Amino acid sequence: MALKHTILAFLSRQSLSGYEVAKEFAEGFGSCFWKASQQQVYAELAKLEQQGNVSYEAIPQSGRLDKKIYSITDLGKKELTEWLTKPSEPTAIREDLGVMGLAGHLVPHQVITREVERRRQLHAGMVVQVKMMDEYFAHNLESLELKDLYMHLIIRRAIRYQEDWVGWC
Amino acid sequence: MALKHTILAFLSRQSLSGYEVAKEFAEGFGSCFWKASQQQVYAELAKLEQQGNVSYEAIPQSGRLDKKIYSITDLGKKELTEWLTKPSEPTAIREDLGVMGLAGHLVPHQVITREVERRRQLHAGMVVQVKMMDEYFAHNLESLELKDLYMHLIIRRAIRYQEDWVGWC
DNA sequence: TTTTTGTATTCAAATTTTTGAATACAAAAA
DNA sequence: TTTTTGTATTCAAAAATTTGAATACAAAAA
Repeated sequence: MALKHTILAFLSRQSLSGYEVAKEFAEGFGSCFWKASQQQVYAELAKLEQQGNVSYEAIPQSGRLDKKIYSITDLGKKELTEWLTKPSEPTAIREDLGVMGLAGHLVPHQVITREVERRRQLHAGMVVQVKMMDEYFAHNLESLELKDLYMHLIIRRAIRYQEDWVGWC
Repeated sequence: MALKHTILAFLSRQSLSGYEVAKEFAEGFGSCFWKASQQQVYAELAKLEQQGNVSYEAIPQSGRLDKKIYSITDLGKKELTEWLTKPSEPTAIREDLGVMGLAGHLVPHQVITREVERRRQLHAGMVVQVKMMDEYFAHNLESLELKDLYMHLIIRRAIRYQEDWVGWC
């Protein structure tokens, strides 16, 4: 499972609080290639901390619980790079719409075409959204530092993915 | 979760034993849009039977446990069609290779390019495989019955998906 | 003839993910 | 000024998925 490694990968780019990591998953890049709930993030960060893969600096907040800024440790980097050198397996697609097609013959075809049209619009919206994420990178291609060049390449993957949905729909 | 509905969808096309359903997931169409282990399949079939969504005919096997041929019931069809009319949500992509890109800056770029090349070959192979699944449907487009036309359309989705991977790689 | 592969089902445990919630304060909007 | 939204963390339970295994026979391959 890559939740652990996704979080480590985020932290390899910059130090973040649990809340910020969760936000990455909800809105930022995370939403393109991995998904996790806030609770999962906090639990995983606690585990990573116990394992010594990350460390945190507690920042006192007036009254409430401390805010914790997590950073990746050398051990964490080692764990991450070891994972990076292992071959990846294509993830199984789990897509309701595909399954619906399999049973499409049971309902009037309008049910399916309406749903496909709805999905087309949805993915078209996502294309716009992901392209916005890419805007900075695409406009500064020449001057990007390495980690942002990689970011650009994977955001392009996400763009293609959404565009391909639109195309098929 | 659509495991339940994926199994019902398989059975809406034809009656199958648990073993055959599991095989669908492992090799057949199932592998394109959903994934489940044998244990999951048997457990889910038992649950569906309890709920009255499927029924089975036990076929005695010499010596060993009965083989059970499952069929979808009217209740199961109703459950399935109700699900079909509900809007689907795009599934979150969970893709290791995307995550790897995020941390690519930590390793020599050859590590990443080698992996991407490996994946390209892998997906190219999958394109061939899925196209083979589509062969019958694509060659008999004019004379397909409705359920096979739907099958063709979703297999085409799977082909595009794999081709898009190749393209990006 | 022995071994491997394929058919066929079931049990159990561990891990992961989802769902629902509680707490607490600051800042912005109504 | 009250309500909503955003920041920030934690707990608990339910559901789903993965992992590892046992059982049993037929057919094909070595």
